[in-house]
Amino acid sequence: MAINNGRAVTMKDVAKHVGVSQATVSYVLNDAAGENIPKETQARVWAGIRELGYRPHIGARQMRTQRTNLLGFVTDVIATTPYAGAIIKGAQDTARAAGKMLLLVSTDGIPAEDHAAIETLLEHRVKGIIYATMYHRAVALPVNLRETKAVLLDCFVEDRSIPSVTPDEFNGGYMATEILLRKGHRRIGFINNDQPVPASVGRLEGYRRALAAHGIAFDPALVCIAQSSPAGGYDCTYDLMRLPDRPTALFCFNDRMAMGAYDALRTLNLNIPEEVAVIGFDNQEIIAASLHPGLSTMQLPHYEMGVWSVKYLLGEIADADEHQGGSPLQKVLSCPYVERASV
Amino acid sequence: MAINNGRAVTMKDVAKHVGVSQATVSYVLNDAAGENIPKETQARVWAGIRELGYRPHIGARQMRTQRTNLLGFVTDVIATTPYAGAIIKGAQDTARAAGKMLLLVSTDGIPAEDHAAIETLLEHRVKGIIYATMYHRAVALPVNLRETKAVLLDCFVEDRSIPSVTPDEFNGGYMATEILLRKGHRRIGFINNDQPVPASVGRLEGYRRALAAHGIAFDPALVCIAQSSPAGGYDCTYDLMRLPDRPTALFCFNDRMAMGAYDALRTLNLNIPEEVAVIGFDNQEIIAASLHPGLSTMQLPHYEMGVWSVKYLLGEIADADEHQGGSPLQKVLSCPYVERASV
DNA sequence: ACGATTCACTTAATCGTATAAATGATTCGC
DNA sequence: GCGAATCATTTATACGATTAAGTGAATCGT
Repeated sequence: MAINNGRAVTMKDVAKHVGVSQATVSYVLNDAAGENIPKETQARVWAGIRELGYRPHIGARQMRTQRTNLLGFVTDVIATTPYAGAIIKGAQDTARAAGKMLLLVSTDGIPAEDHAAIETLLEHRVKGIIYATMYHRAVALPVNLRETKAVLLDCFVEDRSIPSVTPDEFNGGYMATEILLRKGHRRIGFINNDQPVPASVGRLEGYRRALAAHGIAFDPALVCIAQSSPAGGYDCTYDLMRLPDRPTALFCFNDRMAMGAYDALRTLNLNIPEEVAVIGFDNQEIIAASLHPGLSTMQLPHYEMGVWSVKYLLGEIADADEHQGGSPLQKVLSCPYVERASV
Repeated sequence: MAINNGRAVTMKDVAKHVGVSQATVSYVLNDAAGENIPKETQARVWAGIRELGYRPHIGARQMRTQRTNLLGFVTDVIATTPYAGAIIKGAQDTARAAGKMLLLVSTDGIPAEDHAAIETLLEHRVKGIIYATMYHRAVALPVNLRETKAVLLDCFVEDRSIPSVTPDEFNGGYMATEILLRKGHRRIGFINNDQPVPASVGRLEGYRRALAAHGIAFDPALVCIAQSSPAGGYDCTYDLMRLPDRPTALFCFNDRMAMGAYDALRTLNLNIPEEVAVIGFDNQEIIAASLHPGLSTMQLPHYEMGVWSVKYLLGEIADADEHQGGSPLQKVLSCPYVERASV
């Protein structure tokens, strides 16, 4: 900031320089509704502001007005996944559009760190806190999170006592399966994650319901579960393809498993999508767009969850719409289909 | 925060509750060196603090002390790359260890947004600003960045008038080549990016010098340049492998190109690493660890750059060490080798 | 022409904290 | 036993802004 012999320029400096009171400067700066400052005085003040290089002191303003433009963002998400970026971007863009700033803390998911991080944010008197996790799951709530407006992102508490925003796993699974069904596939393999997380449970349920809706019996032999990695996808694909009546399409829990599926199919000399269609989940650009042929996949609404969570904290979400009796809003965002060339 | 009929609890509330003056509470809280408050009074005050659920108001403190614990982090990096995470994590961890907080803004690299973002940070009286880009390059400096302590991360200004921290591209290229040379390879292909960025220029130079150091003549035919993508890597590999005296090892500009190289080598039925060794650059986990065999690669020091930049802003870097006459410190961090199975 | 408005400001209080200076009560030195 | 030093604490101010309330001069209505 512009410096006046060592100190930052304040309103008082501007006032003295222009020859008005400090209050007048404030009124001009805030375009004082109610007060009427003649254009000429306004111009003089603005000139002074420019000449001295005055810049408002947001901290002082916040102290006086007792409101803050800070939002806290706590996450265990940052390091490990490429998803973090989209979430933060969504939150950041939305915050900035509303003149708010994001105060970021990452905690590696250690409860003591969570608590300390939230404590720090509370000491900063943030307007609200977004608590984000790196994959969709239930969390144990840091107790002090209740002391301010909070929203859980990509996670939830079992008792639903705090609002949350998460991906619609069920619908994602349903849609993915439906897309394959619409292409005429009747035997669709589902390569699922072996962890009992909302994503695997929800997507499986979506898969079953979609089959049912098309009058196809659920065949447990077509569901393979493995570690959520390229290796797991490889193994499952290999197994499924050796079935007497092998599937003509694969729905993979995520793009990493789909990556393994690609490997296996190539080894087995099966063409994608002619002989076997593949659909993934997550839309991890770096994988999905790099594979040959491009992987069609369901996209997780990371950016949208970031947007939604900030809007919620800023009170821009009309609670009434979706509020289901009593407990706070548990918003679910759908996973759009990203078409490439694999189905 | 704990609320006292609508307002947050202040020191004054605690003071009244305990029956001392507000100053005493402050002295106890700050463990007043110099002032001697008897243990018993201290205990009473602490009890009051706990009972009322008092929490310091950092904004007020900062206003009084004229110092802030906020660091600004401006970046165009967030959305598009998975690197952002590591950088932010490094910065965040270091900041938190020093009791500082990160104020995050992303700008999509639009100059007007950059300027506005920095302006906002200055209004928050941040201690300093980190300006990060998503890939190593020269930037046009937002003018207002000069008004506070600033450090450029993964970028620099041509005139070197602002301190910066960037990866050591030259050394990375040198080391990668050296590793292949040490394994006995004499004909090493270099698949380079077609953009004239510091990474491609620096790594090529490292490649040449390493060859020279081992007495091997530089053969332009072994350098293929293409778009930095799996497709580019595929094409280059295909071409290089049809050379009369084909290379026995490939140094790829990055892991995405290496991904394409894997594809091409598989198509050509050439085994990695037996028939052709491959070394990448960037250590993009999601690619490098997923390929078969695992891709050996040079890691970009994203986390370390995040750490370094915060330490620098906090004045924890001994300038003298590396300062080369006159211009601000331009720190270069080396790219360690991550060994997997491809060389 | 004179009280009431309106205009164009200024004065002063306040937000929550840190800290220098002041203060009244003990204790100390001799 | 008396001034000085120490102890334990309080009083008061400042940080940089917002904003309610006050003020003197000009303008208005009748």
